[in-house]
Amino acid sequence: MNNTAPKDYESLRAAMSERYDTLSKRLRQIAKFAWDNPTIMAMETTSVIAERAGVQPSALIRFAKAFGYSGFSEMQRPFQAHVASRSASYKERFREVADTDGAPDSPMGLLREFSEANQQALQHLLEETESTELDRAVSLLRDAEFAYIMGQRRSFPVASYIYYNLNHLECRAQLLTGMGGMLMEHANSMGPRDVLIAISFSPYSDDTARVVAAARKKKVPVVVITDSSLNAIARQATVFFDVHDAEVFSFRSLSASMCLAQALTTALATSRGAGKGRGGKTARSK
Amino acid sequence: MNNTAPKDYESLRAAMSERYDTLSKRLRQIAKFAWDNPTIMAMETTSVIAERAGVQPSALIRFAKAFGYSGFSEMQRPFQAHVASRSASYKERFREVADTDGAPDSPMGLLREFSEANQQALQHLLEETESTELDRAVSLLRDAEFAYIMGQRRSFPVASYIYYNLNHLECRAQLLTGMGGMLMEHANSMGPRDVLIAISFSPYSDDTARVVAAARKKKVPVVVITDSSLNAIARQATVFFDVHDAEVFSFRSLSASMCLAQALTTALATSRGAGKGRGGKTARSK
DNA sequence: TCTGATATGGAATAAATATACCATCCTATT
DNA sequence: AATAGGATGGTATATTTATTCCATATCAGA
Repeated sequence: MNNTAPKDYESLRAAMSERYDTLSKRLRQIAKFAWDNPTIMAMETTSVIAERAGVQPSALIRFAKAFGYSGFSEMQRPFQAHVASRSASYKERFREVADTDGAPDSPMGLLREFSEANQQALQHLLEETESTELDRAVSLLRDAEFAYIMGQRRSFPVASYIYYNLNHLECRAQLLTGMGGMLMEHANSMGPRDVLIAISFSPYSDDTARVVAAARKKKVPVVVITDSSLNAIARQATVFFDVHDAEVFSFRSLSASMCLAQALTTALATSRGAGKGRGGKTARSK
Repeated sequence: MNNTAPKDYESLRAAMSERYDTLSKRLRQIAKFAWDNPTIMAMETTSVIAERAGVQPSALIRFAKAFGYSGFSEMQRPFQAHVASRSASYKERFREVADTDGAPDSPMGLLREFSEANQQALQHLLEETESTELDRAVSLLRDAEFAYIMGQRRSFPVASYIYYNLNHLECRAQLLTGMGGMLMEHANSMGPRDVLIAISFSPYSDDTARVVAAARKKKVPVVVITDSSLNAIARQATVFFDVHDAEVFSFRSLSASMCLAQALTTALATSRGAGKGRGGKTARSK
């Protein structure tokens, strides 16, 4: 047995999600329960947890060993540490960080600014995103034969991330980069059974606008991720997301956009998985 | 013995405070400890608590009985409930949102998972990043004549984001894409007055490893952003950042990495601004 | 200083909890 | 359909944990 047991809760969570696909039915059931109920995992005994999760106590031991722990008790420690830290007052946590860093202008100070601003942006994203829009976007993507992705300048990292994810989902996808001056030629190969994902933030790229217009002309559905509902691109969208990324000293972040991109692609994965009868939270690895 | 055992944590706390004066020396010692360490009281076993509090395990049982409980375990329950609720209260905001939308498997449910996980990852980033490493990275970047950026696959969005930011800071920067098969030719143009920023996450790209090796050979300082301190690339780094991005069911996010990238480039901007006498929080727009 | 009463430490015991084991049941492959 | 390999449930066992008990220490009052 390798000594690869995750030492802290975050690692354990990562390990659970990474290995989720390869786990057996019962072990998966436990992973799901542990994922949703860290507090119960931290506090209760094997028999209580087993009953709540609808499994045998021995399955919990098997689960712990599958993740490299010597037994259940050892696996329980990360959960306890996590719950304990969650329970610690905000003040305490703030102090931990505040101790080690300096002025607001220092690199560490900036990191804190960004970390906090991005956390807020992520929370806003969650609160302001319409569930129906997400559903519509996912079904558009699922039904599409080919996905085109367009994003320039600051939107390019988001576009390339979506491109990466879709390719790992075995979705046929193409990134419209404009490389070699073939942008519109590429764009014109879109058809009504395809879909275009366009990401555009201020200052809006003319190229992106042109590609979206071309898509509309050819009856290609367009999923738009942008930062304002008023710009020309947003008005042409089939589905559109109004994302407000954090901004610190004129530097705009991409955390919220990236998070949305991640949620969209993962939802597509589960949706397709379910459609294929693979069910549940199954998601392709890597 | 009256059945006056406090049922919830608040009542127990009130009882402890009220009876504090009348308790014996050892029991007082326990009350003090329990007052200060509800988390330990909730999670640990009698022997651990006893050791930490500097008393005998049996004294804990006596303490519990003094407050009307049938034994230690019964007294422990209010502590556990309290810690659990404290831990849950942080998540309460998400539950509010959860009311209005569907199952954990739904697109909205996934967005919530990711938003939450990414917020945690950002907090983690803030707590784990060494201020000195940030400072060193910033000064390397500031002193460099030319910045090369390398990131493949999942790291590519991060690399392109850094590339975008550096260009907007009027830093001479080049993205090593490997396009046209000229990767090593490009890499070999690096010199000791330049700097290489390499981003690499599991599964690690061979190309990135080769570029880093080439940089070391040519005495080029290397700033590495990776997800493990154990891989070959990290070991060759001049400065390295160990970033743990959120991962939900096999889908790794980039929020933390992007945030670090943002902090690095912004810190560079303010640093150069200050150096040029532009002072303070000034940062270039766009 | 003596005496009775209470508090305390530590070992012994009881209870519970975690873990190992094995027979049986799936599931995939031929 | 047969079979092998792994997964699962239930129980037996080992280990840990909570609790009791009692000898000794401490303390207050005479």
